[in-house]
Amino acid sequence: MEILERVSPLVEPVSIDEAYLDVSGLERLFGPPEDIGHRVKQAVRKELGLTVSVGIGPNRLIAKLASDFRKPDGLTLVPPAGVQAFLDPMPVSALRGVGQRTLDRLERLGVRRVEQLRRYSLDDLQRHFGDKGGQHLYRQARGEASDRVGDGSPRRSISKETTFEQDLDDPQALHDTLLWLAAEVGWLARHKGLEGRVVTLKLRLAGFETHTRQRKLNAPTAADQRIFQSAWSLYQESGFTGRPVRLIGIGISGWDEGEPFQGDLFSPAEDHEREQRLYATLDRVGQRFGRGKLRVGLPKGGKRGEG
DNA sequence: TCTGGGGTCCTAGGACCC
DNA sequence: TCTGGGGTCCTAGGACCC
Repeated sequence: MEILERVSPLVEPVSIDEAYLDVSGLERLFGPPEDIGHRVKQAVRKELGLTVSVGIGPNRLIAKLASDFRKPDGLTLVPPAGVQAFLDPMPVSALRGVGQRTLDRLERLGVRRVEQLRRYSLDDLQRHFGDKGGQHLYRQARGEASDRVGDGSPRRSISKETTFEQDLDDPQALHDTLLWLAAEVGWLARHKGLEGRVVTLKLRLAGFETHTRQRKLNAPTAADQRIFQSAWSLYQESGFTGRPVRLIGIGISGWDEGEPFQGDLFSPAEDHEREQRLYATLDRVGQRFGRGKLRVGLPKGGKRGEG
């Protein structure tokens, strides 16, 4: 990413090893886009010993597909006038959002290549694939997509899950697992300065049977305890207690962006601030002595926050 | 094939309100 | 008392991506 930033001020990381770059207007500095692509490849190879695939196109979709085109170590340029010719012979599975399920349904319509997809009207596609899905396919078939390279969309959720070696039905073990999952999620959220209103419990039972349960809280939180208590009650009310569990996970989401804290009527903002200070302290201790060394517990019969 | 972990987005039904 | 129609919120599940 550092190497990419030397080339363009507009870099949008997609994952640890992928990013979009806006290279428009950089000709005067570095020459045409191909030259920029080669420059990046050379720098990465020299400094890191890694190969890079580069795709250049008029928008994100075309750039991505171009980078997939010659996978290891390729560089593919698709000029605006060449978009349709590039797209038409492609299998529809190359398009974004087309997985096995959609592929099967397209197959049943006799659609295998983008060129065939393009013969369907927007109406038809929306009837088959839903409002958004249909529109997405319609636009992609024509090479239409956003050309904006932003700084990535903000994170919408934080979650942590674990798969057991063997299916687990010991309630105490599940309880303890949820306890540390809540601590992990809470810590991550606090680390990012996020507080969520929605807690999600994920369960996978035997046979890959997967369920989620979620609950909206009265007030946003990043507190281990509150996350745990929500998750635990979701589990107990899930109707799956007693069933062996393969995977269990906790997620948190639903932050209110930019709005001031809207607390629960019955636990005023001062309590929330006290709790935030408590966890800030715990996190500092945790960072110094190792996370997991110090945890918040519930005294027997006691109230939250005591003990 | 038999399945890890962390995400995003969409759909659909029901509750509730006007 | 029963009714139409529409909007929003909440929840569960699924498809998909890296």
